[in-house]
Order: sequence, then C-alpha cells, then structure tokens
Amino acid sequence: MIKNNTTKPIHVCKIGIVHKDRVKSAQNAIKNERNILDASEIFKILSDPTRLKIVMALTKEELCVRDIAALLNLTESAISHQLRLLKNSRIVKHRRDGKMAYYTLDDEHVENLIKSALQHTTE
Amino acid sequence: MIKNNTTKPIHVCKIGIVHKDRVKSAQNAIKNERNILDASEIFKILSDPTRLKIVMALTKEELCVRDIAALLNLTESAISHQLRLLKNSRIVKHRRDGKMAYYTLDDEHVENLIKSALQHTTE
DNA sequence: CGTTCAATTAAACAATTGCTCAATCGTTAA
DNA sequence: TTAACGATTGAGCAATTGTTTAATTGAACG
Repeated sequence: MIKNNTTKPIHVCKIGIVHKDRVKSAQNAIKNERNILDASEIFKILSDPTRLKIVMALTKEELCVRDIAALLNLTESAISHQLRLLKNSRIVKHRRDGKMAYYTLDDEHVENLIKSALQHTTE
Repeated sequence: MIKNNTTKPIHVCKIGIVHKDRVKSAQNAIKNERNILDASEIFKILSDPTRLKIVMALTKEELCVRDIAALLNLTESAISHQLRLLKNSRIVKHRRDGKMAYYTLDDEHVENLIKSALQHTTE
C-alpha cells in the first residue's frame, strides 16, 4: 500500500507515519510548542505533594515560612526552597514584615486548576 | 509572647507555629491527604511535555503508536512507555486491531484541565 | 511452518528532583 | 555593637525520571 489520504493504514517506509491524514490533523493540536511547555511547567509545579499542599493552604490563609513548615512537618529550608519555585512560577507572592515573610497566592486561576484535578480523582 | 488565638505572632518554642489560628485554619484545606496525592499524580502525568502532547493530539484523533512516534519524532518504544503511564492513570485507553493498537482519550475531564492550565499561561 | 511487522518490555544511562545540613543574609531588640 | 531570630541559599545526596538500545511478544500472511 502506498499514498493515501483516508484513515486507512498506509506504510510508506520502515519507520514512518501510518495514518497520514490523522497525524496531519493531530499536528494542529500541538503546533504551539511554547504554550505546551508553559502548561507542562505549571503541571510540574503542582505535581509535588508538598508544593500542592502549600498552595492549598495558602488558598485559606496568609502564612509565614515557619507556619507552613509546622503545618507540613518539614524544615524551614525545605519550605523556603519550594516557595522559591512557586514564586518563580508566579503562583505565590510574598510580603515582608520585619523578620517575617508572609506568603499568599498570586494567581486566582490556580484554585480552579486544582479543583478540576480533584474532580478527576473523585469521579 | 505566649498563648494566642489571634493573627498576632506567637513564639511557643524554638521550632514551632507562629500563627496558631492561621495554621489551624489552613489544616482544613489539606486534611484530605488521599485526594491531594491523587491530584498531584494527575499533575505529574501532565507535567511531561511528551505526555502532554500525546494527550492533546488524542483530543483530535485516534492514533496508533507509530503515528504518535512520527508526530513527536520519538521512538515507538519511548511512546509506548509513556502510553503505559497514561493508561495506568486512566487518561488514555486503547483498542487492538490486528497488529496495531489505537489510542484514544479515556477521560473528558482532562481536556478542561489542560484548558485551565493554558489559561494561566496566556493571562 | 517461518517471516514480517507493530507494539511492548527490560536493562541501562544521564539528567532531574526534593530533601537535609551548614552557612549566610537581613531585620529586630538588647 | 552584639546577639537572636526568621528566612534564604548552596552543596551534596538518594531517589526518581525520560529516553535509548536490544530483546521479546503477538498477530497476520505467504
């Protein structure tokens, strides 16, 4: 079999496309590489349970590093490292007051994103 | 300063909670450990660009392993590995037809999840 | 049967990740 | 100034991840 524009399998070469038209159509869905990389970056940030807990906690309260450390039973250092990542992704922002740093959410979309994910798990 | 139920800082011990009431309130947001772990698992699956592209491609077309490999310019083996993870997470399902395996989405929620993420990136 | 082809799997590897420990920074109070 | 404290940073590490290569499975067909 050679040359084909339908959904029937074609076999062009040793390692090639089987369904040419389908692949062409699918390419449209992934043509914007930049957006895909950005989206996967957000997913990666929320994929760590510690970070996800931090974000969920901050949906309820403004907290300092020590509070979060106590809440999650981790060292301040560990929390600080994660907060930096969250800050770099603009998911979290902070405010200084004397010696303390108070963290809050910086992105209202994230809450919806988490809600959507929870919906998937409890279907 | 000792003992306090307001939002004023308290300092109980060397490594302890600063804002007792806030932490207590935040605990409510993360009390369901199981759900959080499940949600982070979904995020992790979608956090890899290759997997995310596979999912997005499958929102448009039913594809075989070879098609996806050609689409993403990766080996069939690499794709097969990722498809297994996606299958384990019930994001993707497959149908056998002769020698070929055709993959489609198994979860309608995932599309919304991705849309939400893209929304964050393009704000 | 034996061959071919699509898909899967196993082993191995470099690269990345999340944490701990120790050192340091910046601010407050003595 | 000095000391104390909350927060941040860097180095190092065990564990995990995504890919490749090679071997294997399973179905179709001469």
